Amino acid sequence: MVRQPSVAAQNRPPLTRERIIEAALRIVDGQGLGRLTMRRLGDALEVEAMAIYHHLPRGKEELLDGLVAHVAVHPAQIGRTGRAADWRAALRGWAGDYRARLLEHAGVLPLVVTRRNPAALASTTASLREILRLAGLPERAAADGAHALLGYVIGHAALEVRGEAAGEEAVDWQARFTAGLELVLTGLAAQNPR
Amino acid sequence: MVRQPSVAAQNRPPLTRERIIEAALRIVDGQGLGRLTMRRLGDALEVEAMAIYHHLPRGKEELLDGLVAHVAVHPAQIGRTGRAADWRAALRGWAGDYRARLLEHAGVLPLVVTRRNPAALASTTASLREILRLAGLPERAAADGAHALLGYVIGHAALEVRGEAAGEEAVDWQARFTAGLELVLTGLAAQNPR
DNA sequence: ACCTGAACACCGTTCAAGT
DNA sequence: ACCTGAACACCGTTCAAGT
Repeated sequence: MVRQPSVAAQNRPPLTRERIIEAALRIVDGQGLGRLTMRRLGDALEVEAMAIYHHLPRGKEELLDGLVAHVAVHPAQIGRTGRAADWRAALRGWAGDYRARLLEHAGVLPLVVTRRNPAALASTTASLREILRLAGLPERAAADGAHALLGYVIGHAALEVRGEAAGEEAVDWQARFTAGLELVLTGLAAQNPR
Repeated sequence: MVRQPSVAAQNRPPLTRERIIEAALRIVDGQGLGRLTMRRLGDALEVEAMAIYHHLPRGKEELLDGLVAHVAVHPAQIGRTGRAADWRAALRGWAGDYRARLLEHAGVLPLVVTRRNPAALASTTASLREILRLAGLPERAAADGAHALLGYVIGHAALEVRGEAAGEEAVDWQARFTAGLELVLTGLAAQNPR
């Protein structure tokens, strides 16, 4: 497959950090994380692999960090209703969206779980904590609860992707996810003084 | 570093599947998953990398499956007390052990989350379901609850490894883990007819 | 500034060969 | 049966060179 460098270079959009990360996500979603290589990514962008390093100086590490940020940064909408009393509805909405996002990009789940990109989940966690605080939970309980929620959603998504069902027949994962979420919400409500 | 093949071959223990996986786990725990290569693993076992394939015909895939099984297979002790009423204590004990195991071998967490080795978590999930069933929960609630527990523990362990704390000062992860677990247990108790 | 081409030090895996 | 050595088709990344 031969490309004419000078001519083709005019016809394609300029290489940007964003275009690179989107193309990488497309490869991961379609072929799996194991097939994401700098050379293949270059092919997808109609560019030599080495051109990528000009936009992501830290190379593949920075690329993977970008994928995690693109998928895992998704704060809960605090003021969607404006009423703190709707905290359960807000959390249900966020959890459903977050789960869908993780399942849609299941290939990056192992990266979300790894140490990379420590700041990626921070904004999400902070938004959950704030919702619980506004709902009336003490500071400490709100912080603990935010992690319980995020941990549950990520962990359950991981089990879903694996199709881990311990010899059960057909499993309604959506219903199972919701049932587990309600367990956590029930526990949180029991801590709520209001 | 030169070895005398015939002599050294006599002095070292025979290569077995188990010895290979234990050596691999040592590398992952000490240096990280990224540094686990067949060649380095061979070095650690004082053997050429290619010798490993004789014991693990599916190669590195089989090696990683073995690591997951070694870490993630840890069923809850159902009959530790013999009394179903102690279901909460049994689950607390299991969760604490499982968390410790995952944190001890944090390098394999991304593998646990990946699709590999679908049977690895089955026995663990089944034991949790059985405890909840014996505690008096309906079949469906027991199955959902087992996944909620496993999902929470795995997800929270992943957050702990990342040290994900959204700009908080010092975090007592052990206490936070326990607090989140109690949320789930409270939710489960609310479903219990007894 | 942005991209290329060649090169380097690694990978996992095969395969024929040794004992 | 168990292990080795050489070889193959890949990797990520560097670096000097082009435009």
